[in-house]
Amino acid sequence: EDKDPACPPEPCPNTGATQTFDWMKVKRNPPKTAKVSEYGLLGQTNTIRTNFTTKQLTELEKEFHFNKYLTRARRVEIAATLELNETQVKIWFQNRRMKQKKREKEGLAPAVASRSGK
Amino acid sequence: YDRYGTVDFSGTARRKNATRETTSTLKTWLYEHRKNPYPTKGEKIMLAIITKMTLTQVSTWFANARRRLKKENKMTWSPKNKAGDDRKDENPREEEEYCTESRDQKI
DNA sequence: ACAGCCGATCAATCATAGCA
DNA sequence: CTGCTATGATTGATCGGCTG
Repeated sequence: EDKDPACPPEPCPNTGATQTFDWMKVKRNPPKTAKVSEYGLLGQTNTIRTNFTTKQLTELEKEFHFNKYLTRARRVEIAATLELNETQVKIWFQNRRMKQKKREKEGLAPAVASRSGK
Repeated sequence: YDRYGTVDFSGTARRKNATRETTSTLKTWLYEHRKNPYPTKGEKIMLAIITKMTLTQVSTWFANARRRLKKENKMTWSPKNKAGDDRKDENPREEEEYCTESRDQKI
């Protein structure tokens, strides 16, 4: 395993063959943030990434500071207040937790690369 | 900063493009694993050390690279130019009849 | 059975670097 | 200096796996 001694600064493999591997075919289901618009049909209200307003984000962030995990009740409450789906609130918290974890990990040991100091 | 609250504040993470050696290392790995360009965590760490990037940056690089490749569906990135030669991919190649796999539209 | 979480990834987008 | 494109980063949402 691992054979790449020289490792020239240029892969330059080009086989010309534009092969299509299966990983390239992987398509994801489009977001289905169905919310049934009050405006009735009009095409799928959303099929796209919802954009949270600054207000919503502020509230979510505030809540997150209070507790990292939500209870069903709290989630319902927040969703109603911010006019979001429970799922959206749930997902937001999950992503937020991951974000926080990543941040901690990173901002706490980035300069490990020996000293080369500068 | 705040995801586009346009709160740009002076000097916050000056995104710097990777150096040539760095991209070269990553591109080589990507090409050698083009069949399954998903480095494991361990491999990412290894690449991160070699390229002096953070694990997150390596992950991001691969995610972006993969998507780009998929989007163009043409592995012609390496040289991409420089000397003459280049583009040449006729054949829309759309065969691949819709295989059998298909989302059963559960009636 | 089953919903919620994690970890990884996707997909669309933002913002900037960098070159013609 | 200007316009445009290549590229790094962010983030709502999906996928598969695991767990209580």
